[in-house]
Amino acid sequence: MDFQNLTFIFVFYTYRTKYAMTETNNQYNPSLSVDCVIFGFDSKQLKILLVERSGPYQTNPQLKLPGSLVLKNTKLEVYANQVLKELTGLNEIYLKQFYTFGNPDRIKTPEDIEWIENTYQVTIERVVSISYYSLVKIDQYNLNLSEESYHAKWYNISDIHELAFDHMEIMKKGLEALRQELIYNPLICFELLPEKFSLRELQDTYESIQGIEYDNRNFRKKIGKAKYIIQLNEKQLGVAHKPALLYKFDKEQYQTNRLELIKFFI
Amino acid sequence: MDFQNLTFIFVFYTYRTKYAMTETNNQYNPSLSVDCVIFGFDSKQLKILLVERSGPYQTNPQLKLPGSLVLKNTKLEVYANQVLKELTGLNEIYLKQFYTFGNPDRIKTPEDIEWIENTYQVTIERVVSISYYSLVKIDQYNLNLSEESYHAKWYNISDIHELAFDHMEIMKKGLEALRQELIYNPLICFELLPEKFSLRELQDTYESIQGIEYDNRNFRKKIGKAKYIIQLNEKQLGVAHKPALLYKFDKEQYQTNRLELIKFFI
DNA sequence: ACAAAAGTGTTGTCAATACACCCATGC
DNA sequence: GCATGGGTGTATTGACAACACTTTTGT
Repeated sequence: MDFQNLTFIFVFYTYRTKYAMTETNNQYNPSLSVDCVIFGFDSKQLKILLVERSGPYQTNPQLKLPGSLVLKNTKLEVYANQVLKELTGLNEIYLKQFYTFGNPDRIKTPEDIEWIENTYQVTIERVVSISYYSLVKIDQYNLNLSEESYHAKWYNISDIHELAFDHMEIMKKGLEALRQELIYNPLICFELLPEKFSLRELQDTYESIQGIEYDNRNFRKKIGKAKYIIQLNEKQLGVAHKPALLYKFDKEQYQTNRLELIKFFI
Repeated sequence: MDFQNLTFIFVFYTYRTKYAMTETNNQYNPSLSVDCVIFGFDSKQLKILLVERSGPYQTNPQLKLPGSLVLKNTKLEVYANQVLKELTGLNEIYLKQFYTFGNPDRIKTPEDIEWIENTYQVTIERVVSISYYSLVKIDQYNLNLSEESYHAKWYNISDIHELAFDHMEIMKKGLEALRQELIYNPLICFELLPEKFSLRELQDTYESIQGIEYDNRNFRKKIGKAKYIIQLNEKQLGVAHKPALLYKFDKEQYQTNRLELIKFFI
């Protein structure tokens, strides 16, 4: 392909859409976006879901957090849920607003600005990102649909060193917020685990979120005290070692014992 | 004064400014506001600083949180600091973003919409409020300047039952966030207290934020362990009872002992 | 039999709680 | 001298951290 030519097409495209925008009553608010740090856990490592930023003029396709400018007159939470629904096919996922990023220069490279303006057909000045994190059970569904349309894929947190826009900063702050919340709210572990899980998986969840290791015996002592973690009469199958007992989470117990738990896992 | 006449003037005024807005390049972003829940402590009760929403057409002057639409190309934190500077005369106040309120219908009454549009000379659709709380020492300055221009006054938290817009909700969430932070970060007490304070004042600060009472002896035992709280060779003066010893806060000690403190005051 | 992970107990230290009386000062 | 809030000690309980070996399964 002829590179001179490609450049020309690109510039033309950019100007066309900018022009179109000023004439129409665009449905996107050019100042507001919602971005989602979607955490998942595959019984080994903490992962996040990223999408590819794509377009005809892109020199470096780059990874970004799933998110979007918000439609006028749509609730932010509802919109964040839509993003999740499209990517994961799931409704009613755990969703928590953790921070809003609004520096005027957070989107500053010409490539970044053009990508947004072309994608949404708006002229932007400052885009404020209201950021949410959410928790999903990786095993519970497949990403086939969204892999086709958005190239959404899970990445190990430790492998991510660069993201488009300021999404690296957003991801880091989201992880911090998750760590903070886990201290108060053990509930969130069960959003990441399958229905039936072993205590080792639960411990791995804690460890991969907090980035530290817990003493195995002390951890189990604590779990033993939590009335909302129920032992089942089932064991792991097909493992090449002593199979672990499986447990489930009892939401009713959890609700009634909520108060005693606040100080629980520090 | 003739009420018919007043109404007419009001309507005219509203339309004029709306028209003006579409023609000019207004400096305010009509989608973004910053609101501040400014906490203060007068050695007895937790208070917040409120301003009067005023205008020529107001039937019920109402109290609101200090805040404003943000100027295009101004950092949110910088803008929140400006609001504080204008009201309190102080720079470098403790400031923390705690939540963003963005429901499309959070500003819905005609009076609310008109007040904003007239005050800032913009047409609004949805206004997202990025909300901060801040902590100031009430004794350390006077509010004379801002009392004149904004009618800013301190109100006891327990006396506030109604605020303009959705500011009651914002205030409640700000108080919750403050309570949460106090658990991790005893530092914030010292943002509310004068340089020299008694242990009773420190305990009152905790109690008025958390809304619960602490056992006086146990509280002092904890303080005794905190190396960053320094006893002075001074006593209260002019009190009609045994005068309390005064203490100060040692910021250097605090920084170095930061890690051991994370679990401190639960 | 071996590899691999599951599962189990004890001890010492320290923090959290509950609880009631004397002390120093101003008036 | 009395009213007011400041200031102190002890005993119990329970949580937390440190630490290493045996058990059960698949291959």
